[in-house]
Amino acid sequence: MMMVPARQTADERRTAVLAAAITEFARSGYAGTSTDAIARRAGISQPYLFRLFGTKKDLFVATYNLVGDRIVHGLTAACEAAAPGEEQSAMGLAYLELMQDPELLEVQMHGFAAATSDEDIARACRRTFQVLYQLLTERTDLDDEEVRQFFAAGMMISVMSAIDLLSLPDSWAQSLCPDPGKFEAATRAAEALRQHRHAESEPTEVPA
Amino acid sequence: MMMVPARQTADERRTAVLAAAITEFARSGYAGTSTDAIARRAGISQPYLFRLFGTKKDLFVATYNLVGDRIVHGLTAACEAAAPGEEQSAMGLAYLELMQDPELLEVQMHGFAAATSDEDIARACRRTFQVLYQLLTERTDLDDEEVRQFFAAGMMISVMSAIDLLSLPDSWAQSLCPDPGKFEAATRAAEALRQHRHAESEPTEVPA
DNA sequence: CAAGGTAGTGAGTAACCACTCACAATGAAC
DNA sequence: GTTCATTGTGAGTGGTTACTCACTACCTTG
Repeated sequence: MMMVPARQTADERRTAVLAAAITEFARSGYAGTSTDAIARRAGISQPYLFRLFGTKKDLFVATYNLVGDRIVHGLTAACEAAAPGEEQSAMGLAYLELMQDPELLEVQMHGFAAATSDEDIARACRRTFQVLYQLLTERTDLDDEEVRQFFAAGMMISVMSAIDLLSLPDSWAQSLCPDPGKFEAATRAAEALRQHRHAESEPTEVPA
Repeated sequence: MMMVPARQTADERRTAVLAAAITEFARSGYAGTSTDAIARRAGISQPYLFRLFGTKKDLFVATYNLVGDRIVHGLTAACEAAAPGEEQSAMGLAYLELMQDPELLEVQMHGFAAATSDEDIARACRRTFQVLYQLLTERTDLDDEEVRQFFAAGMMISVMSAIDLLSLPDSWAQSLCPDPGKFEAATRAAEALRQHRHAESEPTEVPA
């Protein structure tokens, strides 16, 4: 009597693959990640992955868009829950909350990097930027300069997380990190990041 | 009588290889660039490239550090040439000047991305950050918040350049770009970037 | 001109990559 | 219980990659 893994619908598999893809792409980027690694983590064969997503690039764009949508959704929800006039700080906090999962930041960053050599990926990145811009300008009364600073701060946090500056004890690194009080969440994110990096986390084996 | 290419010293070759590496790594990133492409662009054989640099990673780190040093040097020079009290704006302008060469930004960005999967590369990125931080705090009287904003603006310009937002005509993209007057240089940089991307520039062939 | 170090390469190698094809297992409908 | 669409895979394929080794061409020094 062989234990046979349950069949799932293609859509269920697709979301499982996307979850695996976020992890793998976050770690190694677009060019540096093999479709085989993603398929293994998702628990399916590599040919099936190609049947579900067509191309490595298509899969990457889908992954990137999913991440972008998650960020947009998080900010939107925070905005709607906020008291009038508090939208901006609510969204800032929501962004920090989202950063508890460093994979989101890393996928975004790898999207930016891959955009220099692939116009399709660049388009996807621009789309997310545009949606975020609309969200910010329609829901808050930030002026252009403030919107720019919001984005700039986001980029900077992403980069600092990527190069592991947030958890560096050196004083210069500390003073580059935004207000310790306000960004205490950021350092928690950094801690999560370090664990997740040193964990050498293998895809969870399904017992045979 | 065969025309034989002139012999050069290993150091001359190394600088030629680094120039080629900047171009190739800027275009395709760390994992996405083949050592073969760099060797061809530099006009040497691929085995010799490995003799000169040992490892692809060593070559990338050397390339990244060269880019970082160029940025640091440009800012330092601008700072020393500036009238007292004008150091900050001089350095801002110098940064914009440096951005006329979009390859510098792109290599930096690819370094950040590669840092998520390689601690050696992350270390190199941190080093550049530290040197820039020292430069800013020792030569200007910017407070922490202003230093942060300087860095954040730099990151944002890098990302916007990578995803080709600077030259997008849409109004939302325009208003994300910093002050048109002050950053006219940035749009020039964007123009250069687009040309350099669509140029499909091949390595310059040496006639046989 | 002999010796020895330095510059430089042709021809691999083993691993890995994105992607394909032919085919099997499964479950629902009739 | 046969049909049929859907889920799923084993076994490749052709191409690329980082890196190596054995070797040659050249220059300088005595």
